[in-house]
Amino acid sequence: MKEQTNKKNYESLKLGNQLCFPLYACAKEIVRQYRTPLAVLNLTYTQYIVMMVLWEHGSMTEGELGRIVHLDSGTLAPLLKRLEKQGYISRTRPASNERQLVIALTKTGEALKETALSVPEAMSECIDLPREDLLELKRLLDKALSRMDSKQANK
Amino acid sequence: MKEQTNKKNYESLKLGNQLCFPLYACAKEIVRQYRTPLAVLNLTYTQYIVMMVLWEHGSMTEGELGRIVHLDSGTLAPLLKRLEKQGYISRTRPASNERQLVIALTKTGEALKETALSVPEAMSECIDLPREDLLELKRLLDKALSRMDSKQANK
DNA sequence: CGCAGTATAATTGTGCACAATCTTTTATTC
DNA sequence: GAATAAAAGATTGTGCACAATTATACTGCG
Repeated sequence: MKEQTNKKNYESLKLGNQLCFPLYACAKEIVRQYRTPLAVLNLTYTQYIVMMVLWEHGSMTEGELGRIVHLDSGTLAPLLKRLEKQGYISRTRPASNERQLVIALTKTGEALKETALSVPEAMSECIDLPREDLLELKRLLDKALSRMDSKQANK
Repeated sequence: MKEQTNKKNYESLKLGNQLCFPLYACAKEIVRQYRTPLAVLNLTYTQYIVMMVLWEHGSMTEGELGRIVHLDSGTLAPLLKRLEKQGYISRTRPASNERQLVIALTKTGEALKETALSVPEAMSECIDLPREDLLELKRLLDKALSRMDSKQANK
């Protein structure tokens, strides 16, 4: 009675049954594929998404930026310093609140937006799935992400 | 005639229109959520997927392992050394081919499989989506990944 | 046999990711 | 208005990721 059946169910530990693994592997692979088109702009993928946020919304604090791109100060602080060094952004502490760090595009950074148009174009056929699958994939991922965000928010 | 219309279409550079971003953010978030259950086993997420492959398939070379988990020697070499230090795996060069590095589970590593059953259980309700969405998401990601693999293979 | 070429990992260098901690500034409360 | 608390970033430490290079072992061919 005490003895358990030896035939345990290890199915849940098989790689093929994981949802997370293809998610993780796909994300890595696509980020890797961004490298070539982004090399032209001298940006990494993470730097690119930061630039995209600034192109779309203009200047904001590091904290606001971090909330949008899901990165904390430990990642953003050095990354933003590198972008500043490249001349794409400025980092300034407003007199109104010297704790904050306001990130703004420089002229060069703003101008880079033009060149950046080549990136989504080059990447457009990167994921080799029919258009309807791509849309469905995006829908599900956005949904999952927004639920995680709201879970994050009320803790 | 030479002058182009100033109203450029920057839609493709908005974060909300990217497929890659939610993929990237979701993957990070889920890997982050693995931390707590994996802390019990003293494993990182990447170490965990390596262990899963070994639990399922037994020993293999570093190269074979890398092909399965999509990681190269630059990542695996130090990771495997850490797993060896923890006593979960052994790293040996077979006499038949001393270039290769055969990775095998130790008794401790094999036994860890039992404890590891708690991980998928703890994670099961991590992505807050209805079951059918999860299945669809997995299907699409597996599809995308396998196409990338085959593209990789014939180059 | 000798050596050219290939296979297999290890190493190096740069950057991301994040938990934990520390620092400085602002806000609150008595 | 001084003590305390909270906010906003910076720093530190560990580990992953990957391109590029290097080191060593094997393989095949003359």
